[in-house]
Amino acid sequence: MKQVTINDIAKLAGVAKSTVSRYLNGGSVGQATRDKIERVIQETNYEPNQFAQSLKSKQTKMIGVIVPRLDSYAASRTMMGIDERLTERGYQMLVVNTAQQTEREIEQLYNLAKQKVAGIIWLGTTVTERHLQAIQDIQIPVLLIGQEHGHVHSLVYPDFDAAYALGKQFMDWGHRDIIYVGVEEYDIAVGQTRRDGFLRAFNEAGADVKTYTTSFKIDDAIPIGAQIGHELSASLVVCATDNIALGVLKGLANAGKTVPGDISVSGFGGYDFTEVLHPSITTVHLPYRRTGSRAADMILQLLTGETIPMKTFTTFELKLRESVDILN
Amino acid sequence: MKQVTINDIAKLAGVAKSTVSRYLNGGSVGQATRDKIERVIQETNYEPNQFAQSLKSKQTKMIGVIVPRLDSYAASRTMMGIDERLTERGYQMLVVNTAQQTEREIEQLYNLAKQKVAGIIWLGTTVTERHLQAIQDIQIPVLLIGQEHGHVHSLVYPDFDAAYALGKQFMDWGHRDIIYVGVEEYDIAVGQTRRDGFLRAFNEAGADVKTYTTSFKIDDAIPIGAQIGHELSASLVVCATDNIALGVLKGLANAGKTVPGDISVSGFGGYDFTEVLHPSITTVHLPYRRTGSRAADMILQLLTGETIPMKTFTTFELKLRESVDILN
DNA sequence: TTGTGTTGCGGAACCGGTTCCGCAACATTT
DNA sequence: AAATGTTGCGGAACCGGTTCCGCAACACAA
Repeated sequence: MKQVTINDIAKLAGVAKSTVSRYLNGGSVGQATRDKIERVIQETNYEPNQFAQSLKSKQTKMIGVIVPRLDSYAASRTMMGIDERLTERGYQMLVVNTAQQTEREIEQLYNLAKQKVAGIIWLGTTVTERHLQAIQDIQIPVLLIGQEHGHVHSLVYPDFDAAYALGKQFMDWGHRDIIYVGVEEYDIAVGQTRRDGFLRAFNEAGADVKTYTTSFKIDDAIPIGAQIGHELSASLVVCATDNIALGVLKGLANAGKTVPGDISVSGFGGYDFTEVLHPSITTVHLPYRRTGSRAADMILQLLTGETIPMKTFTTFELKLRESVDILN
Repeated sequence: MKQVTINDIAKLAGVAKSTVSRYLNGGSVGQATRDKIERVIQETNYEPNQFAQSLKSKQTKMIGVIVPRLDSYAASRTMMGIDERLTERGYQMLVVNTAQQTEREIEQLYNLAKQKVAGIIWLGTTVTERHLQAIQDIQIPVLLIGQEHGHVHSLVYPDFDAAYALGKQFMDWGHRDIIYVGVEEYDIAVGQTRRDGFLRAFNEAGADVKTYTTSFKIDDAIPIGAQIGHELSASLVVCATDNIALGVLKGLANAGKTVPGDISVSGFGGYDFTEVLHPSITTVHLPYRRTGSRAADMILQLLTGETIPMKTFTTFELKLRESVDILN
């Protein structure tokens, strides 16, 4: 099981190692030599040492992926998509987790650079000056997923449009007393853009909106659901994420209210199992996995120097289900 | 932003690069020289090139993690735990996905070896001769999570005991007509051990058991739930996983049955949100995240040559909730 | 004073590749 | 036939570290 090296190959084939290297990297090598080298490589199962390669060439076949958490539905689906495509193209995915700390995003940007990844896909929440600085410093292509910024190539979910479309649907169905349960604004896409899409739809229809703010965690939304259940001052609770919807539903159930009988609830994001719950939950499906694949494609394009648009939108799909009642 | 190298440090400090290397790796260096080198390193922000290091030392600070899927709840929670601990200890996690193909597990074992990871954590489903061969070939510590095998260090969930305990509880509650919905046997831990634990409890109480087999996917369990709903020939449906329980619940709801009014249902595995569903689902909670951390600890121990038990069990916790009725 | 250890440090080889340079052999043009 | 390109290939330097070896300086025991 000892490493076979390029020297061994050279010796066995009776050529110089530079020739072997050229053979491997597609330089000019005569047919006869080519055959000899090929045979020897076959026989010995030779595989170049990646460290030696990277040492000189200062490049790897790795794409770094920075994720805020490893156990979110969105992140893991996206990673699946990325990994699939990257593997196809002979690249590897190196996942690093930031545990939702902005500071660590920046740290990891530099860290991945140190590891000479060829490119970086970043599932971001906020883009600060220091992020931009880091991206500029490291001189490596970066693709941002889920947030947008004028200076970084980004692949974003159509949060505004999707929220607007869903909100409009609710208006068409006659809902006018709305409670919106959102998240903090530091997550631009979810905390601001998504909310603004909804509000636009609501405002256009002249609906009455009350707003709550919570975290991304199910548990934090339960008391809000309970409170809403006791007051019952709206016909529909619009939640910024499926997790929040889950929590609100629980809170409502705890308060003895039924959905959609007493009140309607909608989510956003498209957990698979929202469909199999009872009642099934109205939500917006975002194509995480496919977005991952596209991201992989795009970062590889950036590597080869192709120009791609600074900002690309993904699609969305409304999932209109049982949890929201049609009033008219 | 040019790389600072050990040569630069040596030159600036007026010493030989071997001395700098010794300084970095804790060799014998005099106090005066030590100070000089330290100052220069501070000033230049020097960071050793990892490829150059690995080239000679044939080692990295990476632990490979082989997972069957990136988007399973269990896998992502486990990865979180692994990553946390590894990061603390100055190691990095390199995740590779096998998309549930046994063949790729073996491939990845060799592949990770090629990349000179220091150790491998393997979330396995089946252990074959070829796996063992690979593990032996690569000469790298491997820790198996979730399955067991006499020849591989493993960290396993107490599937049998947990299933037995839960089954026993159901018996105590007076359930005697049981339907067990399991998965294929190729996944030893879930398909066999877990099932056997349940069956043992059921048999001891002389209960009547009918068995179905399905996949790990929610959708495949829905028709089974529907069928059960129409026949209604049991008081309790025991599912091998939470996903299956979700599907069965949907099928039952489609058939117009209520849980636990018409029939009880239990899951296994402990999705977080099983608690917030309505009804909340009785299940077994497995400590995925903590298992990940422990796995990280264990693999690091193996690296330092410590001996650890070949087989370690994790804990479990019964979550007795609304979806299973107490008959007596 | 001489002999015997230590300790600190420099020099050089080495890890396994890539790349630059130059030469020889052969083909093509003038 | 001489001049000029090509093409194929070997030699050597280089990437940035680690490690072996040996020498000099110093301390201490004999």
